[in-house]
Amino acid sequence: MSGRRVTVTDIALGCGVSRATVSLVLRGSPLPAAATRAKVEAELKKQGYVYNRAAANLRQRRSSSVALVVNDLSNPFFADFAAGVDETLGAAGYVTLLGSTGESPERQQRVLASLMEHDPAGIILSPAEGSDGVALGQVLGAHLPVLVFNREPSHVRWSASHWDYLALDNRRGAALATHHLLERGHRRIAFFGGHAESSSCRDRRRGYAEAMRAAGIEPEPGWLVETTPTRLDAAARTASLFTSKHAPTAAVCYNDAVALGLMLGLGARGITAGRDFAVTGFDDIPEAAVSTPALTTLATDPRARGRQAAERILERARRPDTGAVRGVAPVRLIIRASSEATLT
Amino acid sequence: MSGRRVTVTDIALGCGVSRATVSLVLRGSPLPAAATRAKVEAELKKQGYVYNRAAANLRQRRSSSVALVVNDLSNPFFADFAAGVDETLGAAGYVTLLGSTGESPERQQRVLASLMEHDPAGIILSPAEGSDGVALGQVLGAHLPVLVFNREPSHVRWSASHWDYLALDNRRGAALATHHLLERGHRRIAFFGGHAESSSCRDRRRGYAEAMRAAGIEPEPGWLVETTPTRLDAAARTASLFTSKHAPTAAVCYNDAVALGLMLGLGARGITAGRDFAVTGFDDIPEAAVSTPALTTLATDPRARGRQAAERILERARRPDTGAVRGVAPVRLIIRASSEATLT
DNA sequence: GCGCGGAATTGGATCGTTCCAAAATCTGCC
DNA sequence: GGCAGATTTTGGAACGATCCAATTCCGCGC
Repeated sequence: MSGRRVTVTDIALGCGVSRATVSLVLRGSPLPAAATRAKVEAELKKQGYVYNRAAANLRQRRSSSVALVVNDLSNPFFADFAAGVDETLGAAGYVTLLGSTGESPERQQRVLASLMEHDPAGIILSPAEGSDGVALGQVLGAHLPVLVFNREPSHVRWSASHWDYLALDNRRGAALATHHLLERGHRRIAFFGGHAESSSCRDRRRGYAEAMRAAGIEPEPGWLVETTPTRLDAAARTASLFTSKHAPTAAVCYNDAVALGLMLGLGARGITAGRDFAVTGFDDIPEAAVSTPALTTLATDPRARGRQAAERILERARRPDTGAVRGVAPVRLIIRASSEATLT
Repeated sequence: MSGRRVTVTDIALGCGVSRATVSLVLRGSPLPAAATRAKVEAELKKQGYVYNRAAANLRQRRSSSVALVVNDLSNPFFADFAAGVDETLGAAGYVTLLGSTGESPERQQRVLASLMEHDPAGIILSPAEGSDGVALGQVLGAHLPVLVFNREPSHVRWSASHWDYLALDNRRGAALATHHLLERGHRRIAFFGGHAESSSCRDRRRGYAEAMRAAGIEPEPGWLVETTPTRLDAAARTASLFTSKHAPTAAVCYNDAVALGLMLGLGARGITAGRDFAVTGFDDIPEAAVSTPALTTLATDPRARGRQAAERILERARRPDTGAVRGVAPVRLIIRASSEATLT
C-alpha cells in the first residue's frame, strides 16, 4: 500500500513507547525490560520494519561498507578474488561496494571519487595498469584505510604511505618454475611474455634470473621476450625465440594465457609442447588443467587472496595507526604434462 | 591531521556564506552568483571536501545504489554479467552493492536482508538454485524494483508480481542447435546434461523437443540424460548414451561444461567428437573456442545481458508503476569443429 | 529619496537514527 | 509511608545534507 518507509517513529507510536526505546531494542541492548522488548519486537514484525543503516551510520559517524575496485572483473582471477573479498566482508557484516575500471586509469579516478562519496570504511584496490600513485592519493585522501592488491602504481612512496600492499610471490613463483625446468635438465630457458615495465613482470623476471644464476647460467638477452599478456600476441611472437643458434629448449611464461599462446605457436612450427619443448605458466586458470598438453603452472588461489585482503582491510579499519603492511602470498607449483620434455 | 570529515558547514564558515549556498553550488544550481560560486569552489578544493551522499540521500528520500546478487561470481558467465551491470550503473551515477550467495538459498536470504538495510533503489537477482519465491518476497518487501535474472525461483506468481524477469532465449537456443545437427543429417540426437527440474534445463529441453518434432522425429526417452552441470559428472555419464541399439549420433548439451565433459567421455570410448559424433554446447565460455575440437555452442553475451539488466532496473526505478516485463535475450549459434561430424 | 521587482542569499526544519543527561518507575527496607 | 538505589524510559539535540519560505540585496525609474 503505502510507499512510505516504516521508521522507528512508526514503531514507537504503534506500541506506545519512545523512539529511544525502540532503538535500544533494535540494537539488542540489555537495558529494556523483557516485556517491553517483546512488545516492540512484535510491532516491528507487524509493520514490516526495515532498518535504515545509512541513517544510523550518519549519526554514529561510522561506515558499514568497504569498496572493492578491480581492473577487470571478466578475468577469472579477479572475479574469484572479488568472490573471496565479498565472502569475508559479508561475514563481518559489511557490504561490498563494487567498482570496475576496465584497466583505464581515468575511469578508475572517476569510480574511486564516486565510491568515496559513499563513505566506505576502506578500499581494496587492484589498480588499472598505468595508475599513478599521486592521482590516487588525491581522491583517496590521507586517512582512509587502503589496500593495494597485485600491482604497484607508479610514484608511490611506500615508506611515507599508510597504504597496505598485498601481492603474489611473483619472484618465488618464477624461481620455482625455473628450478623445476633446470631439474629436468634444461639449460637454455627463456622467460617469455609480459610487459617488462609492469611490476609483476619485473618480479617474475627477477625470480627467473636469480634461479638461473644460482645454477651458474647467465640468461641471454635473446631469451627475454616481451608480449602483450594475451594468447594471441604470445602465439604471434613465438618465432622470436628461435632466431639465434642458442635457441631455448624451455620457457617460463609470464602467465597462463601467454603459455597457452606459446604452445599454439609452437604447434604451428611443428614443435610439440611437453615433448620437444617444456613450458610453464602462472595463475592456474581453469583451462590450464585441460589444455593439451595440460599446463604446468603456479596456483595462486585468488579466492583465498580475496579473503586475506578483506581481513587485512577490516583489521586496519579497526586499528588505523599501526604501520603499513606489505604482504606476500604464497604460490604453489602444479606440475603437469607441458613441462615433461626433458633434455636429451 | 584531523580525522574529522569536512562538511558543508566547514566550507560555509570558511568562506562566509550559509550552508544553503554551499549546497546550491555543490549541486550546480544556476542560482548562486558567479563570484560566490568561485569563492565556494575554491574553499571546497582548499579544504578537500568530500560529498556525503548518504546524508543527502537521507534528506532527499532517494537512493543512489543498486544491489546485485549473484549465485556464483567465480563462474565467468556471472562475472561478465556483473561487469556489465556495474558498467551501466556506474555510468548512470549509481554504485553497485555486491552480494554473492554461493548457490545457498539460506545465505541468499541473509545477504538480501543485509543489502535491504542499505536502501537500494532496486535489486538485480540471479537466484541461487532452489530459491523460494515466497521467502524472497518476504525480505524484498512489496515495493522495491526487482529484476530476476536467468532462473525462476519456485512459487512465484508472476502474474501477481511486479518483478521483472530477464532470461536467455533457452528454448530458441536449443532449437537452433538441434536444427543445425538435423541439417547435418543427424536423426538420432540426444539432449545431454543438466537438472531436469531447473527452469533453464526445462526450457532448453523444450526447444530441442520442438525442433525434433518439427522434423518429424519423436525423441526417445533414452536420449534424455540428466547430469550435474559439471564437466566431471558429464564425462562419467557418457556411457548411458550408448545402452540401446538406437544410440544417438549427436548430442545437444545443456551447457559448455557438460559438452566438454561429454567430449572427454567420448574420447575415452574411442569416439572422436567432431568426426564420429557431433556435439553442441551452450554459453560460449572462453574455453569453447580453444578446446579440441573447438566447440559449437550458443553465445549469450553475458556482459550485454548485464547492461540490459541494469538498464531495466533503472527504468523501473524511474517509473515503478508500469507492468512487469518479461524479457528474453537472443542467443547466437557459433559453429565450430565439434559439430562437423555428418551422418554417413 | 523611495518603492519596486528580480536576483541572490539565508535560517530553520527535516530525513531516520543514536547519544546523552535527566526523569520516571520500581525495589526493598527501616 | 518514605527514601535510597537500582532499573527503565524518555525528550531533545545531534549527524550532514537539502528543502522551503522568507529575507536581503541591488539596480533602476520616478
